[in-house]
Amino acid sequence: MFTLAEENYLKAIFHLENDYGAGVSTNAIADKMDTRASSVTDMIQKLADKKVISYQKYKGASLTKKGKSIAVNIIRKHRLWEVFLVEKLDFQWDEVHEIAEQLEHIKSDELIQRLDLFLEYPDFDPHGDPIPDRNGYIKPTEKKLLSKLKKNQRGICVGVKESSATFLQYLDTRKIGIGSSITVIDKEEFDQSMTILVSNKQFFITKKIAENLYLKTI
Amino acid sequence: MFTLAEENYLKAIFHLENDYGAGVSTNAIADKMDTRASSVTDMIQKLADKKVISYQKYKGASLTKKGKSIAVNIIRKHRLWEVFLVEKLDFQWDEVHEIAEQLEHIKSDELIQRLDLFLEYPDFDPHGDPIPDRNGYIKPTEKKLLSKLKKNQRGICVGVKESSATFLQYLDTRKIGIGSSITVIDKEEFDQSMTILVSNKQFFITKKIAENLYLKTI
DNA sequence: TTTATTTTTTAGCCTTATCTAAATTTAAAG
DNA sequence: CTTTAAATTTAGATAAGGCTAAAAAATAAA
Repeated sequence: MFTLAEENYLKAIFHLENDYGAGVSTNAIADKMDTRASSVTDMIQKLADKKVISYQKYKGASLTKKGKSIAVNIIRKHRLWEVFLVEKLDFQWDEVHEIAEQLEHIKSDELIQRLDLFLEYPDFDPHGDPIPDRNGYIKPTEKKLLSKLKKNQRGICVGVKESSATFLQYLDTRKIGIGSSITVIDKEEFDQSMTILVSNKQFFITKKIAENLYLKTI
Repeated sequence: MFTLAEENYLKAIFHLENDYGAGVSTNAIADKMDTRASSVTDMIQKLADKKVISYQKYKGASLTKKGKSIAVNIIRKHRLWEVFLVEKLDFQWDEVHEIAEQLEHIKSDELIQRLDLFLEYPDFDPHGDPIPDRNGYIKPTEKKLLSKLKKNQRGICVGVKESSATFLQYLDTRKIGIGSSITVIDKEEFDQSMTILVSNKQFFITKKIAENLYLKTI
């Protein structure tokens, strides 16, 4: 059995490996978890002892098969609870992350199986992230960052990369959400800012925004 | 903010005060929490510092107003989650306690308010225990232990005192549940055992069973 | 290829929540 | 009213998870 802290480390390492490739640095973990490098060193040694990561001093950490399976299960729980909060309890998509961070650590396989059934086996969470199935399988989805699109290209928003409340609220005020059709009207070479069209309105967005919106191009 | 351990102590003290009157002993707490008296002494000193219990050395502990309010809120959460598990996720009444023990510590007032609404403001949990309202008010219910009834008296089962899986499964096999009509056919002076009638079947039950079933007499 | 800088690890300390063993206080019994 | 027993508290340890400061290793720069 794994502690809360251990579970959170595994989750962080999983996300970091996903985003930046295998072998994550001590500092990257410390950064993500808002803790100190020395604390990370301690914990990854413990996790290596438990065979959930492979780790050599000074060489960074990688999840083992077992570690990845634990991490994916936590992510599955997190995303299922988010669906529950939005679909059943009528929370907004920017309000659910913190609560799901707590709920994801509840230990009961039966609970999650029944919750999954109750929610009718959803494929995506409210932010467009795929929900791993019971075996940890994550259906691959072809999605592209808005920032990769060129002038005049078009797509449907299928997810957000960052899901902080501030970013999601920014999107809300512009009526951008999962399912929105987005067209790149213009793109500035200099700073990668864009003018986009969303439901007949034009918006100016910075590079940072474009790098946090996932589209499915049409 | 209170830690998991602190919350569990407050809950235990609340239940003990409820069952045996104000001022609970160190040993009683240790017993209930399956820990050592010395650990209890440490913790109740911490809780006293935080003004959630009043405590004098060697004299036992009592919840303050603040401590009681925290305890009742945890119990409210526990019972609401139990209703959710049984009503929405189709768990059996003997399967929900352990999961609710975890869920009761999730911190979000908004969550509980919305859960309460989603469940349509239930008054009782699956074991017949009353659910405190948002202000901590517990509706007083007139219920009586089956063991207090005399020969030929009758009542409707409205709750169970103990809610361990083994006891609940014992009741299940005899088709005794919330709502069951129970009549005392005979009562043995010597050992307080009883013969009872439940849906046209007679059962022999020990004192211990009778002391864990709450009835509303008619 | 040395030197400087950054990254990572080690060493030592703190807090929370436990424990055992010993000491102390209260309650019970003779 | 002592003595014994039971209950409670104190003292000292331990394990988890975190921190700071210093040491060591790896990387980058000169």
